[in-house]
Amino acid sequence: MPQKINIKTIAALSGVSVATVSRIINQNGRFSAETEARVRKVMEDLNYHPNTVAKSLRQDHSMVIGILVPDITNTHFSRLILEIETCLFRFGYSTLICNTNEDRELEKQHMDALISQRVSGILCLTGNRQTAAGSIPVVYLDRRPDGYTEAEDHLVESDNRQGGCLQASALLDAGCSNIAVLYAKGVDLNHMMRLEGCCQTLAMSGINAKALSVDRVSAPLATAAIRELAAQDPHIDGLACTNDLLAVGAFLGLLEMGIRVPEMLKLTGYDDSPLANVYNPSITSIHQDAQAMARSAADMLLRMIDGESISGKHIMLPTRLITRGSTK
Amino acid sequence: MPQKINIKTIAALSGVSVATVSRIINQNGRFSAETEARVRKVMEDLNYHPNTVAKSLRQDHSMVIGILVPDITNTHFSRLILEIETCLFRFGYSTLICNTNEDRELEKQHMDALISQRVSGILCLTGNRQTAAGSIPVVYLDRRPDGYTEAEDHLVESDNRQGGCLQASALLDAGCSNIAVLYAKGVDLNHMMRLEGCCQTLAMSGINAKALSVDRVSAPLATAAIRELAAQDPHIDGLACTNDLLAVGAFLGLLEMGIRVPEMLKLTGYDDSPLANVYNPSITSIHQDAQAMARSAADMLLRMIDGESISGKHIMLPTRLITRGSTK
DNA sequence: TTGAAAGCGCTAACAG
DNA sequence: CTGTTAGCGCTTTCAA
Repeated sequence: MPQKINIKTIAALSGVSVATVSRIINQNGRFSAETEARVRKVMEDLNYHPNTVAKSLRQDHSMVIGILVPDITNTHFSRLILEIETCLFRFGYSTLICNTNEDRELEKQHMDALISQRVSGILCLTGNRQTAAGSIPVVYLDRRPDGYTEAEDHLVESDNRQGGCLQASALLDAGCSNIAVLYAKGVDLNHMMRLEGCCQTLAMSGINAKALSVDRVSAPLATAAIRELAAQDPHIDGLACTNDLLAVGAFLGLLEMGIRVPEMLKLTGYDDSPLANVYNPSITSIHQDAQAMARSAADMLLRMIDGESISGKHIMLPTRLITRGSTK
Repeated sequence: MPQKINIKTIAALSGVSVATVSRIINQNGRFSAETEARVRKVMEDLNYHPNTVAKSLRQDHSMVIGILVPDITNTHFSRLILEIETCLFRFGYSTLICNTNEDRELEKQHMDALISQRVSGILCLTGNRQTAAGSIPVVYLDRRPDGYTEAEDHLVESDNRQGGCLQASALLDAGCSNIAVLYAKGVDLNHMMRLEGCCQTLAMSGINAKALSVDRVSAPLATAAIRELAAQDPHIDGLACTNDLLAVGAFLGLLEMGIRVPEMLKLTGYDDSPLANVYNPSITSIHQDAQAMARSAADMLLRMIDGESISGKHIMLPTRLITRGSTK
């Protein structure tokens, strides 16, 4: 197209100075209504879009926030991100997405890029601390970073231990007494917390749960694990899984072995993912309030950006039991 | 923290001019190895991160691309986005994510924001054309924009019609002769193309398929639809669904009515989503090569940004049948 | 209520 | 091989 159209063009065509145009765009300073109308008309006619990169440079803040996330393909994360993005956009912020694929090196590269772009803040869902952030506000979300301290870090998470308790209670209430817990080992701390919460609650009822682990979050692995378990202990009547995908894998294994759910064994999952609602029977699961988590995190970050001092640096949100067919 | 650290600081501390520092950062121009080493050392020590917003302003291109997407929570989209983001990051581009929630007004706002940020290019997955883009390169992906023309628009899509054919063939090969197709109406064109392809192929075998529609992509709606269908036509022995979630809903309905899959009825889905692989029987589905789609689109966009003239503005990628238990 | 002008951090002529 | 310097488009004092 022909020529650059910028604030100077607008100013010239409206017969005012660039300062006035700037004031009108940002609605600060004073200007007469008629001036404003004239300038707006010109902007409209030329389809003018103020250059935010110049603005960012001048003001030294970019109205962009970066999100570091292991894998956007995971429903739990994408729910969080959807809500964050929606929430921030209302305040004029845009969202830069960075998939780290659980790879620290890649994560470092992304972090460097975010710093170079002078993002206003960073939301980190990876569970890895990245020192380099300098003075950019960081809120950790969903996963506790390594070396976390209450005093230094800003963290929003859901109460995984309590979620585990809920699973235990659900199984107990359904009359189970011979209970196993299937969890993913070495993936992220959240699974361990769920396991812990569940086992603790069971212990309080005098039940010594069998802990059963898989190395990755994978349905086939869960199926295999459950096969083995059933072979060596056929009296299991309750199974808590630290994740819906594991629950699904377990469910298929049980089906295959003729162990009927919920008649012979009660089953619970975790995450309340779409998966849980799509079986017959549907799977009782723990719902994390992704919306509340995302909003709290976005809100906290925004306040940090505004330079407020944050009193509650650590927010831990309760989970909810969604009772479905698998524990009826 | 104390003072701003910028290219001038680095220059001063290394005893060279800003121009030299700039040259070293961008690896153009010439400079001696020892100068480079000295400057790099200083940058390292100060943990310097070049300010890309200044660079963008100066060079008038931002190394950021924007993605407009209806809903990142949808697996099909998040797969696409993961791949796009990964691919673009290798070329130094960052990815701005914009969820439009199928809302044209919101989409317009996002588009305006993207223009203001002077993104280098836009990837649009919403199926809506947004005129305002000005001279920013746009590639449409996955959904054909309204008013699409081969001559003007850049589009990467998968061959939905061919995918529909594949579904039909799978059912025919499995010996079905009384076939219905369940599709979502008024959602996006892709569902209609799948329906069309499927029906055409069936027609060529002399089979007049029953088309069955739901108003939204929803498992419960699919369940309800299938109940009705089975009531009025109990001889159906094959069912193609234009989406895995619909297939899942249908499956549950069939189960409930005692219609066994695949013994009494063969079932196919579309998308090869995680859902398809998690039932017993697992569900035969159509796989769209999200990776290839994303790469083609990213590549095309990059070439447009580089000012190349694109010969193949329209890429249509074939789909693949994934045969599973539901058609055995 | 408005304008003039400095400067945000960087790149890219141009000059040496 | 290196330095000087004019802007990129905008905001924001300071003056009028």
